[in-house]
Amino acid sequence: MTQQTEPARRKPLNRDRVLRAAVALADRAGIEALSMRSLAHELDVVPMALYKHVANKEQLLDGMVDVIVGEIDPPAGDADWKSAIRRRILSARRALLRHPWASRVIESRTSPTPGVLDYLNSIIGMFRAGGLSADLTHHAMHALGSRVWGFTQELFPASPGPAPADADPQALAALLGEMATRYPHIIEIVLARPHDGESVVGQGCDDQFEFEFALDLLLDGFERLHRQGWTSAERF
Amino acid sequence: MTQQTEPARRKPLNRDRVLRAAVALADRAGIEALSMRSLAHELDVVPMALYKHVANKEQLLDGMVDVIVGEIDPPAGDADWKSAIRRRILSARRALLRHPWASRVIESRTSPTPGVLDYLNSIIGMFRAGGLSADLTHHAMHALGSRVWGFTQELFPASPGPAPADADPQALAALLGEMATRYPHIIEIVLARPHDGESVVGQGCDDQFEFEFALDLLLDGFERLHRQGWTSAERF
DNA sequence: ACCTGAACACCGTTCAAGT
DNA sequence: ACCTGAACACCGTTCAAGT
Repeated sequence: MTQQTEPARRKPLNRDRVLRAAVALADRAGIEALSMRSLAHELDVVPMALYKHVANKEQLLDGMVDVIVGEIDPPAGDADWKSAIRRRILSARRALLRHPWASRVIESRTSPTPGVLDYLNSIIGMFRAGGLSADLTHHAMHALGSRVWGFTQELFPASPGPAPADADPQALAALLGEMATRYPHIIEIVLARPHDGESVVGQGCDDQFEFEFALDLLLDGFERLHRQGWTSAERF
Repeated sequence: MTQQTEPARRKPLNRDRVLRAAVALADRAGIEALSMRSLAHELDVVPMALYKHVANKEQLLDGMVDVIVGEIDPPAGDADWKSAIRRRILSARRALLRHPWASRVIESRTSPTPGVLDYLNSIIGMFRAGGLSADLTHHAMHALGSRVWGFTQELFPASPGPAPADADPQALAALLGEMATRYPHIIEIVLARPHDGESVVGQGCDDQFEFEFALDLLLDGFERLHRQGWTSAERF
């Protein structure tokens, strides 16, 4: 406890400060700008100093995931399991959206951290508390996949066109015309957005709507199977 | 046509040969072993020679994705849209499973290649031919997400334990005991596999079953909404 | 005993020198 | 005009030398 004999050059580094700085750096400069060297520079230490607190870069990324998972709200006291799980997953989604790099880092992890296991254990417990069998819950978790984290792989990351920032409206219209002849079905459904039908190009989809659409479709499906007393012994 | 004046030191390099060699190298040595340098070494050329055929490494990876997408079977002549789409997606899954690195590379692409657009256009066309509205098809494609490629992000990549290759059975049992007290719900559903209930640790799940479970749940959901005349103007 | 600068073994890509 | 070796600006991590 009386350890202030050390000359206080810098704030003493610890694992938590390293992880928080890494999250902040990734938030600000992007995950591709996060390197052991750039993080060390950020913390005003020599790169090797980081290796006192994380074994290697993989463990640094693991720790960053746990920081984000810690931001997910605990379960609220909903009456039914479906809305409780729905609410929790949407909370995870908000946490993920605050850190645009997080979904890609979660995808890249090869073994789960304690924080990840705690979250998954808790979600599974919510299904079981709702009365779903361990069997059905097992398959439900697989079906949700990365959706338990509040994200899914987007097919069209930003825009369907090859040159999204191209400012020339005439070239853009020509491009759309080419696309329409070669990929008529894609163009049709991209434009099939009744709510904001004014713009020529669909300027991206309502990601939140799409996420909830698929989530509700799955949750409703689980509920239906549960009511039917489904087991994996028989295919439905 | 009379161009054999060139002394034939090596087979002439072209884009197709570069892409095929890259796919073969990734299949054999893993995607992390694929670098512009290692690929050049494989083809007995100097690294810079590759830049004649691909602009950079990103474009190389794009080309590799197109090679794999080209392996997906064309649509079979199924009577109903649901089984036609199901069959096609399961064909995509087989192509992906032949190249374990492919799903991660597809995830990492930032803009779609022509081959990718052709495939997506074709799947969308199958929904439309089945009578689904452009609106519902739009949301269906989002809900499928990366599942149109035949893969989904697995929550437990290999095994739930931190030391999968640990041979000591006593230590493994102790680890399982620790896990069971800390993550009781996870352990319960991991063990809830009626078909191969003999093994103590569930030795991984039946990925094919899980994939088809979720795929069918989604396709059945789309069919139900279609029959109800659902539109995104109203929430279901 | 502890800390850390230099070094190692890589990357993708640029560029100028050589033929 | 074409090809390519060396170089540049990075990585994550090791390791031995210095205090």
